[in-house]
Amino acid sequence: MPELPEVETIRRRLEPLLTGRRFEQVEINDLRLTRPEPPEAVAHALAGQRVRSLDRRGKYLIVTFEGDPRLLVHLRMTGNLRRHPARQGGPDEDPYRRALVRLDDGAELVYRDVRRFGTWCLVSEGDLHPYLDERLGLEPLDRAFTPARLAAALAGRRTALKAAVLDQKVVAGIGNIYADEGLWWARLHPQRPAGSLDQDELAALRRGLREAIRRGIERQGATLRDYTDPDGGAGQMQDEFRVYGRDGERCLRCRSPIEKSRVAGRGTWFCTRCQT
DNA sequence: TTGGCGTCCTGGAGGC
DNA sequence: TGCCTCCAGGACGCCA
Repeated sequence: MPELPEVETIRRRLEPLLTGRRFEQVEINDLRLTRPEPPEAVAHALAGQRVRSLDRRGKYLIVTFEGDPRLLVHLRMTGNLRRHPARQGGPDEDPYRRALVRLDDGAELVYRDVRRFGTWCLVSEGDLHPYLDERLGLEPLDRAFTPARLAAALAGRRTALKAAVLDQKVVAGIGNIYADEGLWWARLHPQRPAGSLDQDELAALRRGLREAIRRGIERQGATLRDYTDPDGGAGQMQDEFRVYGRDGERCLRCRSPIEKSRVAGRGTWFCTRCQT
């Protein structure tokens, strides 16, 4: 499940490989990928474009070209981007390949997505920031992500804290794994009403989320099933989990049992003692 | 306005 | 062995 650390890892790997390269040919094989735009229209708009930069906002990858529009890629559950050197021919048998970009250096950028939740969206330069700002809150590693801004985003909310943390308008890029990990670092229970945190707890939540995200980026993401980096390598974060997926094991901080429950429709792991 | 739930989507695990 | 059911979860739409 690509969250901020996984998307950032992909961005860092692909940026030097894509910057300055031209999209020679674009094939899109999945009608869902570009909805509501037809795949042919998106492929046509991308063909011939030269990449100026590759950025990230939340879980979106943003491909900026020398011309309009920009390409927003969201990997959702199982989307993945791999770069392959020039092939020597022969058919690609991967049934989950949803799109393919041939670059002007002969390499291929392959988009693979088993569950087909991922999206490719074209946005003009002028519409980019309104589009993203409508959907996303602050970046957790941004300086502007302060306890005061977090307090404002959570004020009056009675929903479970974890549900609020998963809300991309509260903080961008957090998914199920880093929500659980961040709440563990913050020593906060996932079922706490989101608007009930005092100043110290808000500061702890900010620190906890940043800690979880920083560790995720340092370890190049978590590979549970589908995620790999653009070279096909696995992330290491799954070896560092404090709570996610560890039900029945002991908390690494207080030795109490880790429990699993369901919050906001998501599997949720937490320490029964030190998260309050 | 807020929050809960269903939907999309497919592979894998587990039960019978 | 084969079939069926459930689970995983990001974003969005719908409804109360």
